[in-house]
Amino acid sequence: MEALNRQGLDERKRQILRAIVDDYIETAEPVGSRNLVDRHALNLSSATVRNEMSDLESLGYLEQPHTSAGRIPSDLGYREYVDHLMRVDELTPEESAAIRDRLRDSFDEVTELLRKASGVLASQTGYTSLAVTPRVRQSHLRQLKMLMIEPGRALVVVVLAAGVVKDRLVRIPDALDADMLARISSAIEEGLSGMRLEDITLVTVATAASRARLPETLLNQVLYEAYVSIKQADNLEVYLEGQHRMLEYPEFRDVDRARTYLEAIHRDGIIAGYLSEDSCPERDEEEDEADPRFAKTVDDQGTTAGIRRRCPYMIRIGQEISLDGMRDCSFVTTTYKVGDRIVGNIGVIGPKRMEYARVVSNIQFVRKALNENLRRLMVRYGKQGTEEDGR
Amino acid sequence: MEALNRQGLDERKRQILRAIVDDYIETAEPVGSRNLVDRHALNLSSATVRNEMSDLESLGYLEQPHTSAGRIPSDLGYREYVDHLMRVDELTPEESAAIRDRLRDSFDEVTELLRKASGVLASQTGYTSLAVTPRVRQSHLRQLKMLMIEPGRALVVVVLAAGVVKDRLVRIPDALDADMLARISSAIEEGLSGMRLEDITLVTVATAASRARLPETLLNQVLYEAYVSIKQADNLEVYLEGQHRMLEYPEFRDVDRARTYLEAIHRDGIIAGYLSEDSCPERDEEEDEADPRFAKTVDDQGTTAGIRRRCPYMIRIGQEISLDGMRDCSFVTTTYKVGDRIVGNIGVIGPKRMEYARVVSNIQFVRKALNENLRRLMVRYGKQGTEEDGR
DNA sequence: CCTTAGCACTCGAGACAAATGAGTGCTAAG
DNA sequence: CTTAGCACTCATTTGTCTCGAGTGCTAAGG
Repeated sequence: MEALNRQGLDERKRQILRAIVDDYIETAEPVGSRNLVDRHALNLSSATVRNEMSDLESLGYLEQPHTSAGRIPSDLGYREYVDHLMRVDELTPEESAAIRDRLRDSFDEVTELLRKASGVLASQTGYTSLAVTPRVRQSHLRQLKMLMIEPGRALVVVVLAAGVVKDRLVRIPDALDADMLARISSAIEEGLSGMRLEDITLVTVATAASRARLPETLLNQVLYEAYVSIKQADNLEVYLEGQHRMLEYPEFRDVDRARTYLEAIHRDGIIAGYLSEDSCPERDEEEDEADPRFAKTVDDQGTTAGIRRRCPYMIRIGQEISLDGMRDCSFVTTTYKVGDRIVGNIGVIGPKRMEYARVVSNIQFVRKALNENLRRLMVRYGKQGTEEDGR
Repeated sequence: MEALNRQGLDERKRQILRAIVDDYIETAEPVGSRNLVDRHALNLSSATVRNEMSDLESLGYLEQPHTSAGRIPSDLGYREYVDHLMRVDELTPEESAAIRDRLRDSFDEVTELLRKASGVLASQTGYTSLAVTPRVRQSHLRQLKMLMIEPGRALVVVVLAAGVVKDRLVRIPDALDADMLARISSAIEEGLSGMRLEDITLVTVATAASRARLPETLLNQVLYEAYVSIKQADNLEVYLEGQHRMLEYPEFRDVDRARTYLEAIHRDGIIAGYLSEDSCPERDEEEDEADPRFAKTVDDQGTTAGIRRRCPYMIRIGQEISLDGMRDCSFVTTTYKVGDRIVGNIGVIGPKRMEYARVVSNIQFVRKALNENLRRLMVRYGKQGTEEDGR
């Protein structure tokens, strides 16, 4: 009983654990043995289930809020559940059609598409969703234009491989006219085009700019602003949707908890940083995308056989999230691709007791739809983007 | 007693009402007669105060949650308080310096400045704050540039009088090259430059574009996108800050109320629309700005004299806000100016029981600092902006 | 006539105890 | 190994009681 057999639980324990997590996700109440046998057609007595539950508890999968209450899943229990037990169904045709519809709309901007994707996820799942703009550090600079707005002010437009565009208003010396500005920007562009963003330094920009053959006094401020604009292209933005939905769930009946959660979510840039630091599965997309559908739903028997599927999403549960104030939450995240090496994250934040299966199926579908749309954007308008981007 | 004398309350009633609102703002507890005389040095017995309170109640300024509880201010009571009773102090030099500091930072963009202003307001007051991007409908188009990003995609940059810049990625026909695009955009710019945004229609754009002398098939999509971009320049954005702070106040201990509030705040565009539809004081800014300080704090005697000061801020209390879910809140809003006729709003949302005086002094100062900064932006870089903008 | 002391009354909040019931662990029999 | 049975635990609910802040009213006093 204390054996903690690493190779996993026997079938009955698995069944019971699944049933418990399912119930708890649904009711948010500690689940007791009697109720469990009633609700699920387990051919067992409550006493037997009690014994099994006791085992599961000493194995670390369950917890008891107090004696004489039912059990609730521990983080480990959820982990087992999402890794091996839950049943992920495909979306119904109606659901997927609805999502496709909402995403298909007008958009020519990655950000617009991301906003929508986030909105879809939030309304589909009923939890908080987020989308992080792509990380472009590894991407190549394709264009850098500077547009005179009025004397002393210019718009710097940074175009990256894969058609990502960022811009920024900057101050420039008053003495600079449109022509000089154009000379500078094309000098910089020529010098830097094709370089990775992360390899561009103030020095490289300065070197490039010097070809413009203009007095340093004029040049310096401009090239500095250009440099900053390039660097800022990699600033991450987060689109949050449906934050207030969390307040509907009983775990947030406590206002303090709700506040902690909201504060955590808004703590500047923390979430973006956290999500981007370990961006889950690297090289399975091809296969994932090739599949007509993500047909890797786990079925009852399948799981027993112990097949280890690589999953295109990542789930972090409770303690696994090392952010203050999010210890009662879970993240389900995945990546999307713009072009070849530019990736970003989308995800759902919910209570630990979230409906993982539904979230996973939705997020996988949104990921797919998003990638499709982004690819379409590329193929139509950015062909040289993907080529140029060193494979 | 039932006389409801329109001309206002006698001095003692005013004093008592002020004391009650002050106390209630501080404690969030219904205030009783005895406590009131204790806390404020009223030279009255509690019985007298009780009588006065009873009067104030029948006049509609106070409410009783239930018999045997103290009184709380009604919406009318708050109204009287903010209009005639509260004492607005100037900020301490330290506070104003701190605000100036936080706003002075780097910025060349209106939006950046607005974000910061909103952040300052939130952290200074402890409530939720918001900033709405300026309404530019009445503003004049100064430039319209189209920048080729890659075949089939372009960036449309719209520059308005007063140096407001908006841009947008659009699709264009693949066949269009950079040169043609430049011709189109300069044709449109020439044709529309100087027009008010609100006067620009698809027809005027088309007429302007036709001067480019390019085949219609190429032209049409581009001019349509140009048109949309121009129209979208007037889309309002809202920057919210400190939403979660509201959850600290006892009126939002109830999660449902908190949720309603959060939902209301995020309901798309509602707040922006609401704020912008009646943008308070129109023509007193000159004077306000001229004053060394907003020295119009209401002092005890002054108010009795019934001077009607025009106030550069607007307060909406409870029921006066016609937005679902905001009935327990108050808005304190004001306008800022970019150039001559471009205005936007900033404001604070708090519980009805908010510290109006502190909020007002902060918001006035932020407004002033914001206007200064924006003016500086204008004067330095956008001189022709204010000239061109028809006075 | 206004103010104030006094008093009876109201009513929510908090404390406490008892009842309820869902759930457990253990044991002994099948 | 399973299961019926039983004693036990403990959070939650319900009811009762008290406490106290607050009110309105009345009658006496300046």
